[in-house]
Amino acid sequence: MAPAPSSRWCPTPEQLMILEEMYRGGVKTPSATQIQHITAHLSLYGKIEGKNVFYWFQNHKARDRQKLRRRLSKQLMIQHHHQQLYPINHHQHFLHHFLEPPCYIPGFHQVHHCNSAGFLSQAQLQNACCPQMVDYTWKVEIPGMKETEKSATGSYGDDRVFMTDMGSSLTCCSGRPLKTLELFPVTATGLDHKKTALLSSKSPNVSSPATN
Amino acid sequence: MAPAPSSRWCPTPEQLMILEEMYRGGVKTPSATQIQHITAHLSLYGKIEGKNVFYWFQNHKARDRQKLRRRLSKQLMIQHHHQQLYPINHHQHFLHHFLEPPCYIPGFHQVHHCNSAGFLSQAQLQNACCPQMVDYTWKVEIPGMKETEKSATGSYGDDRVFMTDMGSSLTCCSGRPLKTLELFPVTATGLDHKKTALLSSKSPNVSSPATN
DNA sequence: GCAAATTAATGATTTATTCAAG
DNA sequence: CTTGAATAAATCATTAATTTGC
Repeated sequence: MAPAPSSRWCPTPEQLMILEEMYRGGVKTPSATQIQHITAHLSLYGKIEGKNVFYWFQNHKARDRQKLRRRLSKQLMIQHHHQQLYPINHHQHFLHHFLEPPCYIPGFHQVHHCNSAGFLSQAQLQNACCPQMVDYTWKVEIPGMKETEKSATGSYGDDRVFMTDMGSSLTCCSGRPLKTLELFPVTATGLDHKKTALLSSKSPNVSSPATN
Repeated sequence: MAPAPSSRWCPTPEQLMILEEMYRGGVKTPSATQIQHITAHLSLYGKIEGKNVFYWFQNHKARDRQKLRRRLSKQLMIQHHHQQLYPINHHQHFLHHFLEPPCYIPGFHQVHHCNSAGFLSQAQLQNACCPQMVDYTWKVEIPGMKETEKSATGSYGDDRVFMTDMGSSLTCCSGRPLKTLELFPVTATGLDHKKTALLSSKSPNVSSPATN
């Protein structure tokens, strides 16, 4: 019997360290090729898949932005408070776009982005640095064409290939030359993740149509 | 010489008709398996890939929601106007979540979601009906492990598999039994799309940090 | 009529948000 | 509470309609 294989990837300290190092080094949105190499490299330290790497960077970048927004928001609050005490004409209105949505309540999924002041967040920090060239590809791959059940055979379905190619200028924000990993032979890895979100907290408004 | 191969999928009338029929029939977020079948079926009427089908449903659903929001927004405006004339106590505050962001200007990409009234959109219409079970899978697949160039060989990189499985209750909003397609043998199809968006309208705020 | 110029649709990509495991 | 995973919203970019001046 399988020892309760964790339903999601759990990065080892080494893996995490390497990922963070790369992130600090300037890799924010690795290309598919880069992801391959990173995955191959990190798999030396524990089980890992391409999607884990992809998601990790995705999330890390997003949460960086979020933290930045939050910080700026706080900062602004202070300054605002300061300004209320010492009213000078407003000079940082552009910063409003960085603000945290004031009345967003995490966990209360029907109300968000609703503030009462009149200005809000959703900044466009994207492409602030490291403009990248992207390249997407899809392919369909059927192993045996006999899947009536969805029983974890692991390699049927529509495959989506992310290929975010960075240009040749990899020395963006940080001046670091951004050392690239060497090529690694990668063998296929497949896994399924199941979600049984039929009766869980999703769709909280089944019975009462007037909930939202 | 190639007849200027369109950089993006252009659905034939038949394909469009079938897709719309399925959508009306209740298919909003087809599973990977369904996408395979749909793709195979539609490829009888013209060139098509799985990603096209996936994107089509994604976009169609999103723009449906959008249209609904817009309609409700208009409606609300009228009612609001009405209420200003005949002030009754507020009963549809929940409808605020459906409102269109009042000061969103299409084409003016730096300002959005910014209204001056105090309430806004971004409704969670998902799972309002047809609660679905999802199932994601990734896999990495390297054909020959010799890709230093990204020259359109079409099947390397990280593959992401979307497998949105509908439960057994397919008779959701519309009472229609939602006839499913038969099984088709599907062979792999791959294609590359290139984007050269390095100097185009992206990153409009490189020089002036105070733009947003 | 017709082709350059605008605008509207919509295919494709990226980012923000939410869910939920640990 | 952190964070991996999943989904939807926003955005970008290209194609089709449509308009306009000739």
